[in-house]
Amino acid sequence: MNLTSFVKERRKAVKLTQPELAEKAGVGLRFIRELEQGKQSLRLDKVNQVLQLFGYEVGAVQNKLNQNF
Amino acid sequence: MNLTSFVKERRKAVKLTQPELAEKAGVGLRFIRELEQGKQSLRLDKVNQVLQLFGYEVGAVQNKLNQNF
DNA sequence: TATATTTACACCTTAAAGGGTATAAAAATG
DNA sequence: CATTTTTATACCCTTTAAGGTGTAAATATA
Repeated sequence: MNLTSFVKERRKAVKLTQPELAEKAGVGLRFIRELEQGKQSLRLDKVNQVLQLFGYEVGAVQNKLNQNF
Repeated sequence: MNLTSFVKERRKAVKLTQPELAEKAGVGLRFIRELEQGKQSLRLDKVNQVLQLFGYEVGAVQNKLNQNF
């Protein structure tokens, strides 16, 4: 589950629009859109502001792909 | 397991110095230091560059604390 | 379909992240 | 202990994320 689909699905599950989620999270509307569209270079603290609404936070999760160590 | 201790522990586990990890990950030395010191406003893509070395990536993880939905 | 709502894209400005370098402090090693 | 290695802090500069606003496209609803 990547961040993009996580936020999109959770937001719809609680029936919020992007502007409503933005306001509740205390971030800009543009940020929510970029987050749901998979922009890679977002700021960690802003992402956390959104995830916290759903009882989540950013963390390290395992990755199927190549492992250098 | 937060990102801060995750990176610090993994780095030491594979016996890399901060400059070495920075170079391998393709980020600046300053970034590694701020990451290991818990700076909240780092960029997601840079964090992922580091986590990928260990076979991890940034994702949403559950949070014991308050849940608004 | 028409209409309303929601989402996406573009422009500009501001604030700050990230990098490089230099220096200092701390930790490890002999 | 003295010396080396590693980590932390500070400065300046460049790049860019984030927000606001406006407009267009897409989606939902009547």
